[in-house]
Amino acid sequence: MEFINLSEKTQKSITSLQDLADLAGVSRATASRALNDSPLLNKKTKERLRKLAEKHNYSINRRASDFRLRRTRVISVVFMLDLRSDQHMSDPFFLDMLGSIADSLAEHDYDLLLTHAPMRNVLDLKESRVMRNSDGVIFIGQGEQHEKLNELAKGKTPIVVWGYPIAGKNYVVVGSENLNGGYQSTRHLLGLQHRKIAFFGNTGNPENAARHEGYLQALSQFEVEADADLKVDIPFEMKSAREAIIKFMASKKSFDAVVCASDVMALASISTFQELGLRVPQDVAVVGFDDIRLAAYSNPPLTTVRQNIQEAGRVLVESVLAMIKGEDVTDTILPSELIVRKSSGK
Amino acid sequence: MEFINLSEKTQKSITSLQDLADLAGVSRATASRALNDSPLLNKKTKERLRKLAEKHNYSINRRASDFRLRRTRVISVVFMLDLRSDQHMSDPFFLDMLGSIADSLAEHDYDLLLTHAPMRNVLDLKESRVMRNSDGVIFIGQGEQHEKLNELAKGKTPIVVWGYPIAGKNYVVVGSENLNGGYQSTRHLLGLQHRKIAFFGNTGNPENAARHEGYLQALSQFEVEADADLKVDIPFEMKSAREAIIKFMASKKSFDAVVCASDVMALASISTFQELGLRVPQDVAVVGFDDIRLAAYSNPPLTTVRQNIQEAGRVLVESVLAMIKGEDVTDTILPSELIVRKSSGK
DNA sequence: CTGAAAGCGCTTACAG
DNA sequence: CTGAAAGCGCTTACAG
Repeated sequence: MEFINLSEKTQKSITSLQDLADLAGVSRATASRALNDSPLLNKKTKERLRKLAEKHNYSINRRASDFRLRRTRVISVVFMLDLRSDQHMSDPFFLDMLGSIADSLAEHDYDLLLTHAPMRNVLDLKESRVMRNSDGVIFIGQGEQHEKLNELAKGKTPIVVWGYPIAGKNYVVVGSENLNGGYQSTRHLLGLQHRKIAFFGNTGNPENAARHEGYLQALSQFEVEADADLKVDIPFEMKSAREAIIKFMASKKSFDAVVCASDVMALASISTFQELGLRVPQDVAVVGFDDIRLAAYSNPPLTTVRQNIQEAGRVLVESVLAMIKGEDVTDTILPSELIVRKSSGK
Repeated sequence: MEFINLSEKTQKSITSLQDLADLAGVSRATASRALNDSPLLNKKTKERLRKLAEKHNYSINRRASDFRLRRTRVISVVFMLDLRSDQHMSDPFFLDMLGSIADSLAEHDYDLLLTHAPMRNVLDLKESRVMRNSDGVIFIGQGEQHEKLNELAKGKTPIVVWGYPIAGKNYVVVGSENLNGGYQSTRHLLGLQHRKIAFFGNTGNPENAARHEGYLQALSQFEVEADADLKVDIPFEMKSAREAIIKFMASKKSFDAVVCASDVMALASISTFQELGLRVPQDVAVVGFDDIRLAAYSNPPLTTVRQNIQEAGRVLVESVLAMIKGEDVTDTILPSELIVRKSSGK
């Protein structure tokens, strides 16, 4: 013998506006207006429908709504991992940036679509899902693809780029004070009496180029002649960085300090120097760039230029969203700040 | 006088199946079947429509298609950053995991929706966009929310969890050999004649608990009695870890080696020990867990237990996708491997 | 093999 | 203030 629980059978759950409208004895249109808080609607009707929706744990199907309104509520985030500079996404700087962007997007009720692929050519994205299925795109880094970003920016999908405001660009940029950062750290080393200061980094990357420019300005201010042999093309990624550093060391070029284009590079440098028997900072002073969380806990703790990543993520998000709304958006350059720890000496 | 370029005006672009169908003189249904490679359709018609679509740079609107088919082609990834263990998303382990998941999803043409919020209670996700707007969810870590994950798993949205296969769970787990990892690293230290080995980590987290269990097994195998004072509750996050370590050191408890629950924790330990005048490995040997990229470049380089993150991401993705297809999916435990470097001694 | 028609779950201009 | 109707861009059971 079986008991059939009829009440359960008949208690169908509300899965669409139509269900809700039926239950309330109104039209779909009215239900829609109620949940969207339309000013057209009578307060009482509105309240009644909202209570009913809440009671049945119903909320508007966002995808249907977005589809109808021809928007996606999705922002793509693209990491420009170009193969030459070889900066890996596992660089903690990227994760912090991603976390910060994710937080800001969540606040605005947007989704984050993560695209993580080595980009030989960003123009490949032109007709891709990244551009077509998101309302806007945030690029992290320009790599060496400035021209192509310019081309991409001509499309209808707004793009914002974390990087350096290259002359002639027609996309919106958010970035740090790179030149000033390079200047501050170099001046700090000069103030500590270092004169043979190397620059580690690939200046094909516009941000690095600006950091290098700051380095040159500080040198010239102290009337130290820049030595071309001390400008060393070191990739971002640890393993390749290590190889490049060893190769440089083999040249027996004398130097007493290094300005690095990133913290990860600085950590790789310190580790490589120590392995080769050099003490940091006594034999070589090292300064990084980024101030990743780990920087304070390396051995020795890293002197570096702090980028305000929290603020960066917030501004990147607010910039794309403003562009989506059709507002005029200008570049933002965030202040960077020298953080002195032990790797640069006393 | 104005010239109006009529040809430009009339050359309207193809933005929907209807446009394509009109142009080809067939029905929308046929166009749909052609681009979806339906076996129903005549090869010639199919070929003709595909060429036409390609010529006009048209491809099916994925969102409309997904909407119609009531699927999202989105997998959510949720980081279980619970407040107690305080593991920050900037832990490089997480980013590597995320990158690996992103790669695998991309291969399967799925989107990754990133959710990054401290989770007091995963049940809050139950009716949220995370569950409703994705075809499946990957949780990274269980935190201390095993029961709640069990509850969540009852819903219609498939979930897969990176963590430890707790008895009585009814969700699918992918994880590393945690017990064996803890066992290997402890046995390694015991083999180096260490006898006062501390365990750093919060064992409220099931993975840590398993690592700790492996630690206990190794001790007992060497007939070393476990000292409760050497089981130290250290959080994952660097700054709080440092504070907890300093507090532990203040207790003046004697120890000669440490097994840490993560590499970041191990790096924080090394840095704190050195600051307090202890040498690693001479005064204290240190072993980590994860083998993040940085581990090989710390000073000294870190002995650690490697988790196969690439494989982990792949299996996590394949497991959710299989569940979405309705297949039966079982747990996967990936091998972990001790990597000996200098932080543990010779 | 191909098409007409219904419908996924919404929103909004239009009419009343 | 509310509703009937059209339509966002697709897919597929049904009919031919």
